[in-house]
Amino acid sequence: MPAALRPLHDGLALLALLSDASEAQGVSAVASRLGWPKSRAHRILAALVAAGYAARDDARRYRATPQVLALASGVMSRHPLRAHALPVLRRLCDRTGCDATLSVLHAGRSLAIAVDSPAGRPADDPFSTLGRTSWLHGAANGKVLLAWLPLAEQESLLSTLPLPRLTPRTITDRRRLAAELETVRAAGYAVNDRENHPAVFTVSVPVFDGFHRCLAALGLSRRPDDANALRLAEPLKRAAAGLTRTIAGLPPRS
Amino acid sequence: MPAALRPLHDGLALLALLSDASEAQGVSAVASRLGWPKSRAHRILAALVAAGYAARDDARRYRATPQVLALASGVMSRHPLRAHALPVLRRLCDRTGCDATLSVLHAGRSLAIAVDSPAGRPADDPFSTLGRTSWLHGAANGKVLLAWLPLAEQESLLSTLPLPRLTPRTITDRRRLAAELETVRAAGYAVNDRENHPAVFTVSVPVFDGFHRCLAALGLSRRPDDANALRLAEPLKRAAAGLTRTIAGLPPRS
DNA sequence: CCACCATGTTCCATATGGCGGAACACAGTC
DNA sequence: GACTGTGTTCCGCCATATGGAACATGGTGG
Repeated sequence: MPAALRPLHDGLALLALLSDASEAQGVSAVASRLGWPKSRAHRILAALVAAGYAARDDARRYRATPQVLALASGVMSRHPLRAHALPVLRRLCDRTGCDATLSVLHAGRSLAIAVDSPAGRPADDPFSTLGRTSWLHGAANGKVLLAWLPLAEQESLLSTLPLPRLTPRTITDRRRLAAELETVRAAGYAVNDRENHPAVFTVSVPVFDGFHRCLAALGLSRRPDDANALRLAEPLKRAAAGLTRTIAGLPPRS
Repeated sequence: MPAALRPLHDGLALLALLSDASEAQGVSAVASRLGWPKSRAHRILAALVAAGYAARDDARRYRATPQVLALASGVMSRHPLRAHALPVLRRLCDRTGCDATLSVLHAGRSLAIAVDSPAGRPADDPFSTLGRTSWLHGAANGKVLLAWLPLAEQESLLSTLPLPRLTPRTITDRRRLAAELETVRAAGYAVNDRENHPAVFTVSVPVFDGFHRCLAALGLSRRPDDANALRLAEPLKRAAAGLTRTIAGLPPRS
C-alpha cells in the first residue's frame, strides 16, 4: 500500500533532504537527488516555503528554516530519558574531555537524542549531533543497542541490516558482528575504534529501565590516539548505573 | 492562493501539534483540535506513522517519534551563530547559575536556537528549550530583537502583532511597548520581569553582525526573587560583544 | 554578440487519489 | 441493554496533484 498521501510523503522527504544538505539546494538539484520531475520539486518547495519550513535564497536556492526546530522542541523537552541524562552527560564530558552521546534505537539506526561536549570546545565527534543517526554495526552506541536487544529482534535486525564498509576497520561480516556482540555483552561495554569514522574512538554502555530492557546507549567519544577503553569504561558504567536507577521508577517510553 | 498541497500542509500542522502536545493524542482529539473531520485526521496520522515521524501507542494514541530530531539536526549543527554561541552560553550559565538562551527572530516570534543551563540542574525557564518560540512583547529576548530591528520592519511588526496578556505584568499597550523599546535601546539590554511567565525573570542583550545588524538576542533567565538586572547585564554584554566580534568575520545568514 | 546550456517557472489535459459523510465496529459506563 | 465515546472502513464525487512540454532567464564560452 505505498504511494499513500504522496504530497505529504514527498514533502517530508524533501524537508529531510534540505535539513541534511550542508548547502542550499536548487530546484534541479533537489529533483535529481530525489529522482523527481522538476515540476514536482518546484511545487513542493513552494509549499514548504509557504508553510515557513523552508526559505528561498536570493539565488533561488532553498534551505530549511530554524522553524523545523519547533517540530523537535516537544520531543526534546518531553523525553524523560533525555531530561535525566543531560546533567549526567555534562559531568561525564567535563571530567573526561570527551563528547558524550545518548542514543536510542530508531528505525534500524542509532539516533542521538542527547549530546554534550566539554566546556569551551565544539563537538569533535561528527556523530555527536542531536538527531543524527548512525549505522548500528559501526557505532559503539549502535553495538550496545544491538547487543542488549531481545533475541528475536536482534536476529531479525542482524539478518536484514546491510553492513556497509564505512572505514577500513568496519565489521562487515555478520558472523564477526555476532561474535563482537557476544563480547560486548560479556564485557558490559562496546568499543568503536575508527570503525565508522577514521578520527573517532568511542566507548559505550547500556542504560536499562526497571525491567532490564536496554532503553539507550551512553557513549564517550575521543580521538583515536592513546585511547584507553578501560579508563573511559569505568566512569561510564557508573554514570549509566546511576541513570538506570533514576529511570527505573519512571513510566516506559518508546 | 491557499489550499495548495493540502496533504502536506495538514501533515506538517499535525506533526507540529503532536510535537507540542505533552501527551499522546487520539484521532478524535486531533480532529477536534484542528477542526478536521475524523477521517482526515485518521488518514494523515496513518501517513505520518508510515513515514516514521509518529508512532501509535497501545491505546491507539499518537505521539511524535524521536525521528523528528533528524529534521532539526542539520539546522542545529549548521547554524554558524549557534556553533559559536554554545561555548559562550556554557560559560555564562555556569558562572551565573542562570539558564542561557540564544534567540533569533522568526515569523514574528522569538525562536530559541541555542540553550544551556547550569551543570547538574535541568532547565528552569520553561522557554529555555531549543526550538521553543515566545511572544516578542513578553520575552526579554523578544524585546531585544524588536528594539534593534530596522525601523520599517519594527513599525510594521509593532502595528500588526497582537499583544496578548500573558501574565498580569505583560505590556499590552502599543505605546508603552514602543517606549519600552526606546528604553531598551538606550540601556543596551532588555529586562523581562514576570511579563511572560510568573516565575521567570530574564535579562537580554543583542548580538550583532559586522554591519551592526542585530542577528540574535542572548538572554539569562532566573527566578524572579532578588533578581538584580545589573549584575547579569554586565557579563552578558561582555559575552555578546565577544560573540559579535567572532561573528563579524563570518558570512551573514538568514 | 549570439548560440548554447542549465536552470527556474508556467501551463494544461488527464485521471489519480484525496475527500468527508455515513455506516460500521468496539469499548467502557451508567 | 441502551448509550456515548472512541477508532476504522467504505465509496462515489470531483478537487487537485501530476509530469511533460513550452516558456522564461541568465550565465558561459565560442
